[in-house]
Amino acid sequence: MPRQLPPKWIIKRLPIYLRVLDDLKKRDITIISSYQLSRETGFSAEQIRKDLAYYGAFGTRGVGYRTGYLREKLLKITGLEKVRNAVLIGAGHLGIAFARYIITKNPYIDITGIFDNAPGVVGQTVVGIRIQPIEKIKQAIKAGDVKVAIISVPVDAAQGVVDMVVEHGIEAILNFAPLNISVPENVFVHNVDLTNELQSLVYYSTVGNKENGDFKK
Amino acid sequence: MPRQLPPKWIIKRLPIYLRVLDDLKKRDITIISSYQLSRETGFSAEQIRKDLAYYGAFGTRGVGYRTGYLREKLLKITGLEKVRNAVLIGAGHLGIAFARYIITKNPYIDITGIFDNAPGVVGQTVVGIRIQPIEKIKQAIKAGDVKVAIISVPVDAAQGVVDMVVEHGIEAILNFAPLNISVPENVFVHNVDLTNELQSLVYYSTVGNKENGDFKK
DNA sequence: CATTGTGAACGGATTCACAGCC
DNA sequence: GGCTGTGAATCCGTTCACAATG
Repeated sequence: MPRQLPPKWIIKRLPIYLRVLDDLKKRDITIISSYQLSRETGFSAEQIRKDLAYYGAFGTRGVGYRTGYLREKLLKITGLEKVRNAVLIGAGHLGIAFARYIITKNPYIDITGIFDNAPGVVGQTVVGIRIQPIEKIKQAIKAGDVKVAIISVPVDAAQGVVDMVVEHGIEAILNFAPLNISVPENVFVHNVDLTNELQSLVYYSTVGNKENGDFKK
Repeated sequence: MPRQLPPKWIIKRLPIYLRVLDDLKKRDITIISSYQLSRETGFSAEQIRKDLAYYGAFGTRGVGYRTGYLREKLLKITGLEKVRNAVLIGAGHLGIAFARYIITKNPYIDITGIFDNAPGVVGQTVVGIRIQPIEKIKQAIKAGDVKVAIISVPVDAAQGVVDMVVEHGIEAILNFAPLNISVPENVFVHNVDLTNELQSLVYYSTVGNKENGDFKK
């Protein structure tokens, strides 16, 4: 169990372990060593052991980790034993594609509401979810006990939308709008800036960095 | 000028400085201090100064940074003075949305080819670009002097596609497929794992981390 | 005198090396 | 013997504090 402060970097890796374990489950593999996990994830074996050991001694010395047991532990740690609800605000191309992606590929998170204000968009249906006007968001958050919001509105609208959802009880935000949004202390924001990801790449391709520069390594 | 090894973390921030400078240019602001940049970006002023100073002394003590000059320097450092070409492989919903996003929002990168193998998809047009069969990719890379590829194909196809584009001279890859792809030493891979981003968020919302946990801070 | 540029201190994540255990 | 768990050592990015300077 986490003692005081949760170490940020581990948390970025936990869902990756979880995905590998889901895959191993399908392949009926019941035992895995940190070295094999290393190959699957690209993280070092030592790091994987440190990560897991932080939350408890889940492995067996000389043997490895039982995949089923480890998976259950990770589900509990990440808070994904129960499917979690999320709402998405901004049903542009990017927002809709993301919603579709999550709904079809992610068994742990359910997008229970999609919201937008554009008249042509409201009322349309994406993978079975009807796009609603933004005014409806308050009741959707309450009804679904939603703590997570995905923001994919244009830059100018982002801060306003964030203020609104925070007021209605959202605790964590995935933000696709390329700006530094401000939130209260207790709200967690993670920015995904797709333009930047691509521009950083150009640096590596032109400067021709000859080390292996993968951020994961 | 970079001496030996390029420090990874700076490079993730450079494009953000660039965007702010683009914005300042539109607003006809010609001088900016590290403290103002701090407000715009969310990074600390010291960190911004360190980042910029790594590449040279671009500012004026007691005054600040001339936005036009700094922007030019950053364009040169990031390799974005000239528009760079990129190809996208995998024209599913996510790939198409990303292509559209980059083409409409990003003045520095041009997506010059979109490739897929699905019969129903090939031949369609996205924002003026016709989707071509994957076999055509070799000549597209040569013709456009393309160094950057975006991979948005299903997991099972990803490694094969990566091997192919690397063989044709691609040096940097933005990978949306959720797996640890392997590449030669001199190729840079950056993984964008949208499922993980969302799952990490759930951890913060359920555990209720009360610190400010934004990765940017 | 406001602001940059930077060496030094700090902190936290990763790696090393090995003890502990099946 | 092989693999986990972990304290110690290391590495690296960030913050601090202040000297340099237009």
